[in-house]
Amino acid sequence: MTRTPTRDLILAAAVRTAAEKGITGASMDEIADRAGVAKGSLYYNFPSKDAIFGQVVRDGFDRLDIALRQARGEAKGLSAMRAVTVATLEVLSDSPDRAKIVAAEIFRTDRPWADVVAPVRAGVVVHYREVLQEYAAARGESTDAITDIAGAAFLGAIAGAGLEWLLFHKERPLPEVAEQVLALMPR
Amino acid sequence: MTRTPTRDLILAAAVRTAAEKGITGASMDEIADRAGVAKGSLYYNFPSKDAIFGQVVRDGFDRLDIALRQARGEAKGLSAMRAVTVATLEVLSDSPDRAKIVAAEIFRTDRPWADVVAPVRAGVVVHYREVLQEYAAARGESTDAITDIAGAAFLGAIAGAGLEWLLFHKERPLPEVAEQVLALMPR
DNA sequence: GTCTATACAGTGATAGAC
DNA sequence: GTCTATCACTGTATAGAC
Repeated sequence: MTRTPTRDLILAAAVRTAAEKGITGASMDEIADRAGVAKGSLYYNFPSKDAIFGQVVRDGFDRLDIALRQARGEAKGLSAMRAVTVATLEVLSDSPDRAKIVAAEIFRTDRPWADVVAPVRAGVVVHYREVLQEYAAARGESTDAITDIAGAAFLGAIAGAGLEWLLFHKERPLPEVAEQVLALMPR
Repeated sequence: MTRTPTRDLILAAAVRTAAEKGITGASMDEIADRAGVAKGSLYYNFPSKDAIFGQVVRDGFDRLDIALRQARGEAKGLSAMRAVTVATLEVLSDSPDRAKIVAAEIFRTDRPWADVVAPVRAGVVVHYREVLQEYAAARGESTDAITDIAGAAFLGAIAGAGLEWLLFHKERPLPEVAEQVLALMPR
């Protein structure tokens, strides 16, 4: 029987609530209720609502970044494309609620935490771009034409497939979803 | 000098405001201000805030659906893949604000208008899936393996690239962005 | 058809007891 | 460290004058 720190209870409740109602729609009252603590405890553990969700979004990108680094370290070429796709889908399915929040927030530029999140987001896109470039190079093709936009397209393809999977076709196994994404890729 | 109906002024102001602050963050006060009308006029033209944004989101999918039907009518095979990609990017760049709203709302299942939007969303995904299937068939490959998840991946790829483009690399021409997406596709 | 004024519920945040 | 009680404020929506 491990005791979960209040801070983590709050973050988990915030994720669950915002997945349903969006960040602005998630009230501190409801987060406190779901966490099983009083609202005052929210403000003891975090300075503000923005601080809570800044942490949630940053955690999401951090988890993805760590998973991508590990996947890229273990494979190259086409295997790296597959490894990166699988790793991303695993992060999504580990926490679909968090994924929904990040997906909804990723293109908002006016958030208090936007300045902190933007570089992390850009760093994640670079992983996908570099994997695409390495694969193109391995096939003897030019890498010049592959920009961050292609990286964002790769990430978008995985996210689109992953969320469609988790929300509407949850019975499918993960490898099958990965194949649907990779079927789009050049070979 | 054409007179814009108040209803359209309100919808346009709602789109602009929600693109910055999200739907929940867009207040009726600010929408009225930006539309240049009184708050009471909002409630004369629409029964509620939800009704306004239900209309905004539905309009977004309708525009995309119309553009996709036209694009598919004019081209087949690889040309259809390109036509659909370009058409989607055109819809995005015609109204990036609306695109940001729809992108943020597309995976929310608790909205008042979710029941209306879900089938429209699914209908749009079918277009992408069918184009992928037709292209596979034209190359003599099996279409059985291509499901809605692949369709969602295609849409996700275009949306990811398109939003990266419009938000961070707006100087690039549209055809170049389309090529970045199509470079991911089998050939 | 659009305005002003207002009702009233819900919001993020704070203070102080335990 | 967590609680209860309460604050000032903003939100959606309504009523009625023009």
